[in-house]
Amino acid sequence: MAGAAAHEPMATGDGGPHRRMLDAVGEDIASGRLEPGTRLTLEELQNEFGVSRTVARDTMRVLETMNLVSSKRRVGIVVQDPSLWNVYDPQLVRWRLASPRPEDQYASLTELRIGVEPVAGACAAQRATGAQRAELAGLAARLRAFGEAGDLESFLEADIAFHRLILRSSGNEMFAGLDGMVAVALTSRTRQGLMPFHPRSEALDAHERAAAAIVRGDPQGAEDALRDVLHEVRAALRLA
Amino acid sequence: MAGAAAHEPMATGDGGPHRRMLDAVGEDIASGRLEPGTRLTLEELQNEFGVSRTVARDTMRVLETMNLVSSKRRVGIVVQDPSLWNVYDPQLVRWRLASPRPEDQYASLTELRIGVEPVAGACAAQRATGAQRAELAGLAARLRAFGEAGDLESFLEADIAFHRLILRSSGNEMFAGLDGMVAVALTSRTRQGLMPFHPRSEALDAHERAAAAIVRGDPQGAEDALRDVLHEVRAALRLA
DNA sequence: TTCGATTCTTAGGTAGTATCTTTGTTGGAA
DNA sequence: TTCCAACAAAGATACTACCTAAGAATCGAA
Repeated sequence: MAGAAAHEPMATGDGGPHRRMLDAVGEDIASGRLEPGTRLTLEELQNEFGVSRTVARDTMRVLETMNLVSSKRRVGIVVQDPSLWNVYDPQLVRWRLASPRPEDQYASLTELRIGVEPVAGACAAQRATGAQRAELAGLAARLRAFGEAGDLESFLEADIAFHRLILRSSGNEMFAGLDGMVAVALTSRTRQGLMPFHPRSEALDAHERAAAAIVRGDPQGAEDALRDVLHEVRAALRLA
Repeated sequence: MAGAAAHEPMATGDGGPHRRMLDAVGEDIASGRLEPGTRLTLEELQNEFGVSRTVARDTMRVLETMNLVSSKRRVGIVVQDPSLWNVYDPQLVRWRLASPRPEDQYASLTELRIGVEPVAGACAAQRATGAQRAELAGLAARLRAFGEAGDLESFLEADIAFHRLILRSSGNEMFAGLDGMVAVALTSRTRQGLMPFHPRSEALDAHERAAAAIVRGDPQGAEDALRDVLHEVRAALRLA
């Protein structure tokens, strides 16, 4: 890092100095530019970012709760091994997707979806409210419309809403807690052109079957249909 | 001023005042004793816990990164709605399991395992190292031995090691990141007597089939066997 | 009644200092 | 030479005091 000059002198415009520093250090660690074992000191940090000791300290405290660093007396602040990171922190996911190798994060996220979404769908089939079921059916229809029209942007938006709604309707807050990550996964897939569009009609069919199964309260049907949806995704991933 | 009546007067013995305060407030929020929308102020907190403003501040900053609270100027620190919480933070999981209703957390965690572990097993069948495969086979054997001998404590220990190893061998850091939570789920199941012991022989068989499938590199076999393992768990959960 | 300016509360941020713990070093004894 | 103890230094932890800025509430004028 190129010293104090590298980071603008704070200008509380974009979320405050705190946020700026957090993102800078977080990205450096997440991307591997700061290797595990690297030692930082508060003093370096406050000089480099031109912030006070207090700010430096509680920025590090935040990174410490994500297990990105561990801070011990006398030794300083040391960057932790990636295996210890709290990889479900949405902020860390964002940093990793902003790194030079977002593919790893994207692949992990997709495998996670393969596991989680079918089960979440089965739960949703049993627990979703009437309103949620109705909305889901509507989203499936919109997906087909946008997909066949080749309107990528709107398709993405509806796709995110569709998957997010399933997770939230599952009545399991740990599934629901993944919705933000699924959104970034879908977004990055489209943005990076990993999506082989038009969407294949098999994918549209599978989405519709999933929605129908949830609407009629059929857990097994929902699970199977969502497994099909995700297998499409997995297949697309393999090609890339 | 040395601490209000509610919380002991600090005694820097058990991990520092910081940790003590964090756990106290964290548990209060996680358990619902502090309802969403409740407003706290730094001044209250520093009085109640007998700490300085600095400590109160960066404790709150930690809770803020977990999305348990949001802090705004002039208004204070408000407890967030549970739907916003970062439910994958191990610390939050611990707080929730320490609350008066750990069942909810336990149920969510089990559903998550049902989704994740079979897929993780399939990945492990493709990616595990030789050493990992060997260790897994050994663990399956020990599981049977301890299970048939009725040695609950050793069984639990081996069971945790078994599931943890699968997650870590999957080569997916998001699966691996769940290992701590799986450990607490298994532990709390045994500790709370939710486990109908002796373990059923179907469960032991399924563990062995899973290990064998991973050893011989059979993803589908591993996935199916682990699904059986988890269905046992789900069934046991239903009874409770 | 509504809209805008004022005020006031409370978090955000800075500065400086004291304390405590770990670690590396040095010196003396076996 | 080796080993242990005392000591020095580094650096995180914690506290105090003070200033800034941003929302919310209130009050006044149109």
